Amino acid sequence: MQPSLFDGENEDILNEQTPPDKPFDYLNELNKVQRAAVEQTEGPVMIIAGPGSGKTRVLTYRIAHLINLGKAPYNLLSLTFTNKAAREMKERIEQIVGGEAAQQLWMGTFHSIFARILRIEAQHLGYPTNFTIYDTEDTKKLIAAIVKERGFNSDIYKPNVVYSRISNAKNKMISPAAYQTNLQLKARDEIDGLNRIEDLYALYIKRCRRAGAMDFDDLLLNMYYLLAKFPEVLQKYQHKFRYILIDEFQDTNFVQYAIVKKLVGEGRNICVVGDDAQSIYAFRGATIRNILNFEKDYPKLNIYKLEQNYRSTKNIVQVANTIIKNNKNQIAKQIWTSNQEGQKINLIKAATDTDEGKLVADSIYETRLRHHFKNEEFAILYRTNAQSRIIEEALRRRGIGYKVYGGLSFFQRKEIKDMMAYLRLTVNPHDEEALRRVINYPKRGIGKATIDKIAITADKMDKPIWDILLKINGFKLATRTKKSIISFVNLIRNFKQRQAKESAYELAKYIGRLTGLVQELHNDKTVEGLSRFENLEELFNSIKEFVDNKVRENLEKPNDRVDDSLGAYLQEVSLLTSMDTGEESAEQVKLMTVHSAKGLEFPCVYIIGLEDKLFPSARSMKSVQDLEEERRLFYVAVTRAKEKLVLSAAMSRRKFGAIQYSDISRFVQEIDPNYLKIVGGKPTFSGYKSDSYDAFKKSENIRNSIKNAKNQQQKKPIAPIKDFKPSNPADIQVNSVVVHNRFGKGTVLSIDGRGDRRMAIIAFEHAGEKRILVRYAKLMIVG
DNA sequence: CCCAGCCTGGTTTTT
DNA sequence: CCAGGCTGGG
Repeated sequence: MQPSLFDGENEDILNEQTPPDKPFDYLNELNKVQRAAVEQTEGPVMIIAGPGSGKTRVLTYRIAHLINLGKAPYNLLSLTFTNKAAREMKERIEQIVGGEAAQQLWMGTFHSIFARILRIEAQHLGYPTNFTIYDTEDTKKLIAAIVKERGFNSDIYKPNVVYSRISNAKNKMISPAAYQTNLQLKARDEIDGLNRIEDLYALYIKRCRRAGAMDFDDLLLNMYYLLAKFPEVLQKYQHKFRYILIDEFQDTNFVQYAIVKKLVGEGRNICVVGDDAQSIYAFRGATIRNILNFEKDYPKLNIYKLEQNYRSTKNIVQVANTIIKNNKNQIAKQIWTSNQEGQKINLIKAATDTDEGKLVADSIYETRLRHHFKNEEFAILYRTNAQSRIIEEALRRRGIGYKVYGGLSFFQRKEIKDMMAYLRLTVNPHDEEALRRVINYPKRGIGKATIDKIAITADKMDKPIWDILLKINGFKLATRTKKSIISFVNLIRNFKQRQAKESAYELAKYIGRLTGLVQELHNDKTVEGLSRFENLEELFNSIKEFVDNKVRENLEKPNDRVDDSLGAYLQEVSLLTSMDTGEESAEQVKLMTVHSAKGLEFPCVYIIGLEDKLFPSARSMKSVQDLEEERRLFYVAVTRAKEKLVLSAAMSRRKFGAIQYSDISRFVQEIDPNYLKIVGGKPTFSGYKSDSYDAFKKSENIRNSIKNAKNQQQKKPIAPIKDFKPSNPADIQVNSVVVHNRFGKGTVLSIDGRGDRRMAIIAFEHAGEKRILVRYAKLMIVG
């Protein structure tokens, strides 16, 4: 697959034998259509690329081709949707054209490339160069704060709802003023009793500006404004980006396409690659209309259709085709392959979710032995992140190594966000979400009442909170509080002064020490505290790595000024997702959502939780459009598989503590049974009880009795211990842990939950009798 | 102002 | 079931 000329131990010898001026003959690696798409470098090009059709190859070779034709790499702009896709493409291009040229390419996600440009051009828009990027959490907190300050009903104006309406408006480039006159939106808000969204929208924008902050949508919207309102800037970037490439074009939304149209300009050298059948991001504003409009906007469009699939077996390709053909709204096409027929699609129907986990783990174990696969050749895909836990347990029990991608990202952890807030504040003291987060953490006697008072003043004077803090002496507050505020302000100022002379790493270490954050976590000897401390160290390591990289780049390219400031670090890091952190794993089964599996491929794919209401999700089952998007999602999942595909469903599943019974997914039922082979479990649920189902029932009974007893006699030891066994062997490990609370010292039999507080089932003696107790507890490591 | 404990409301998918 | 918000005692 890959150009493996320089593979293996004989690298040096090969290098000597291969003259450096004889490039890798990439054109011969392509089929006819692919090659035509690569060679058509001028004018508008659209490539409709089915799954596994060599899309990435075409994109990378096209870039390599442009460079070989003498185009300067820094004149090429290549936009993707994930950092991972960008990184991988860069690596592959590097192999063909060399590192130096690859480094100069403008290649990245829409958000990161635009953030980079906006950082350079910030002053045009009245933003500071070091603007903050608000993540979703910051955004929602800000909205909640505004709703509260303005005395809106927080039961109606929920942050989630308000945010999604604002975000939708932004993605369609509807300003607050336009929002007010948009009858359709107004009508919808009216029905939901949210008729003042437009006010919140305007306020929200104002507050972001005041804080020198942009949210994810602003990175796109402001990029558009920059190009639309400043002709000289537009010209600069039109001139710079002579050739533009866009991957996953079906995922672009209205603003993104508007920006691209501006950038393309008269040169018209634009190439988009996409597949309407793989459009799975409508919920964040993506529209396949962009694909349809593209033809209208660029009449002399060259269209290439890549329909041959090189990835999967015939069976998998056929099943994929039969699934997607149920969608009415699509551009007709059929993918085909000359690959081998392969084995049938396996279908696991399990009784419960725990059974499902067990059967999947068993199947992986067996497949691995029988067909000599390695762990990393397996992927388990699911609809929601929450599904990973049960599977994890099953894999652990089977002794199969795994890695979970996605979910809560490193940078979303509390301790990391706290530290980051100090860093953000140092770079941009107007960043109010950061300020609110740490002004009283670690505790320094600036309570909620004080902050609220200052926030109201700030709002009245229409000034950033920071500016109020600077002049705190003029305000009516307790002397002690004022003192605390002044020392806080001085702390941040001190950091800011050091910014010029210290590297991001040195400064971050210094900040961690001086704020007492490191000490605070170091003092916390609980299990969670320890891992928080380790996470913080990992953050420092990542900053060090960033700085070291930049220093190296600086040495390589002494003429370019490489930005290794804290601000640059923050910008880079705030656009990372959970998919981007952590090492690539060997020997580990990969667990991720279907969404994050897009663009990837694996020899063996397990798609789990194929039940109505889960996949398709209950929310999507109401409208045809949503259901079709879910079906595309299933299509994407199925086409990740190269050799083996296993579908699985559980007839009953624990959800919010209760059991939910489901039918097997309508999507699975759409598959011709001739392609399916039912394995493991029993096809029907009635009358069938599995081991794990029994265990589950038993533990549920125990839990119920505990709950009842707890209600009757709160805070008293209850339920005799003699019959109780932890249902999960993994929990036994926590026996090395004791709990301290007001009842004394006990042994933890089982713990549940994550984060700060955990539910613990504790055994201890009371009045000479063994008892168990269910409590939230802090866990301490003994010895 | 702080903290522990209780209560309630929200759970698709992601840059 | 869980995290964050709220409350009431210190």
